[in-house]
Amino acid sequence: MSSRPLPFDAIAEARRQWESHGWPAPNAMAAVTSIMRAQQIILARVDAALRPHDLTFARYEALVLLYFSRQGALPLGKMGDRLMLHPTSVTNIADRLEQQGLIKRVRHPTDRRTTLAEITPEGREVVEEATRVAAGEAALGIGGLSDRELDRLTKLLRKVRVDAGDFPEE
Amino acid sequence: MSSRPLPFDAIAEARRQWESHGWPAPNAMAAVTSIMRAQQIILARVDAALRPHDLTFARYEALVLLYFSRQGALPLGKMGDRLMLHPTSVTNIADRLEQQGLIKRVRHPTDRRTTLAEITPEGREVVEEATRVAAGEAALGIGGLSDRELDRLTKLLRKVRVDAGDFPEE
DNA sequence: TCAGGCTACTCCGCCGTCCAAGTATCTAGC
DNA sequence: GCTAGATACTTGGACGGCGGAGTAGCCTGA
Repeated sequence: MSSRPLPFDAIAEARRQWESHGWPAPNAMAAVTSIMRAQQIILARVDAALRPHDLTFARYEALVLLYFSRQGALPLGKMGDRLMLHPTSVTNIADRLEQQGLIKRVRHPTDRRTTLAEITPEGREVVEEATRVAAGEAALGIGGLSDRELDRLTKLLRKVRVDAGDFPEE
Repeated sequence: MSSRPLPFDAIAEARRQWESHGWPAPNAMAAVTSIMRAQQIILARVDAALRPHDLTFARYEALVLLYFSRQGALPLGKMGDRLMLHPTSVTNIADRLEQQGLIKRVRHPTDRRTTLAEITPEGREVVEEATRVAAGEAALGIGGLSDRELDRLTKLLRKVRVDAGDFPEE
């Protein structure tokens, strides 16, 4: 990942500087930077755990979505909505997953504009195996937090998502 | 960003499915996914706010670091350590910032291996202006949280960073 | 003094993301 | 039924990030 750990908390230090310069919203700045860094850490860990299965987090997430879906298949557009991905990204991810034989593109029975992504039996196997390893061993990359803390974190971030208009409050 | 908001919380829904399949660590899974979404949301907002200044969050952060540094200059490697960036990314960011005239690459006085990035007067101006807009208006992209909540969030994520070995506990 | 290893940065290639534009298909209104 | 606009996906181009390999310069020890 990176070279050496720092002897101090770089974000706390930046917050101090920020405040002493009289810049606005130091708390928001620290929180934003923390989220960025946490995401980076977690993504790196999860991707590393998934690498033996030839998956990235994005592809794994897509695969899980299909795994959980009623028919094992979803329109690409719907996948994009669920995963909050740009249509282009969905196409890209579907390309790779199809290439790996983990999904199959299928014509929609009535609407010929839309293509369905359908998880293959091999795809199901891979999801189950990857989940055992990635989620089980690494606790999905989020080490030092208790269940209660994880919950608080999720709740706080839920507010951010609601505020961004991801989904309606309640 | 994306097409339409969902009528429900996709992460909560995924958590439910995850649990009902007996998969491990549903709380961790929900927290991880939440962090990913939140990062995506915030990055998009901040980048949008910075776009008029021709900056991305990564470049802005680098510029702020130099702004705050004692000499207004730092070795690229040190910047990577502080910002937790891959050396390649630092090179890339420095390239663009230099191209924009916001920093200048300078030879290190004694060690000819290392190059210093030095913020230019124009760079200082841009940072100040961008900060006023990005941090002031958008509260750096984190809308719906109070100062207390921001603080709790930062503290929780601090644990993640410590656990990842970013810096020593205390 | 000089050989070997370490450090600092850069180049190349891949991945995932976005934007803008293009094509095909559906649907609503006349 | 036909046209205009909406919808669904794909393509091409750009960017930021990472990993790995390469090069240049430093430094230690025999």
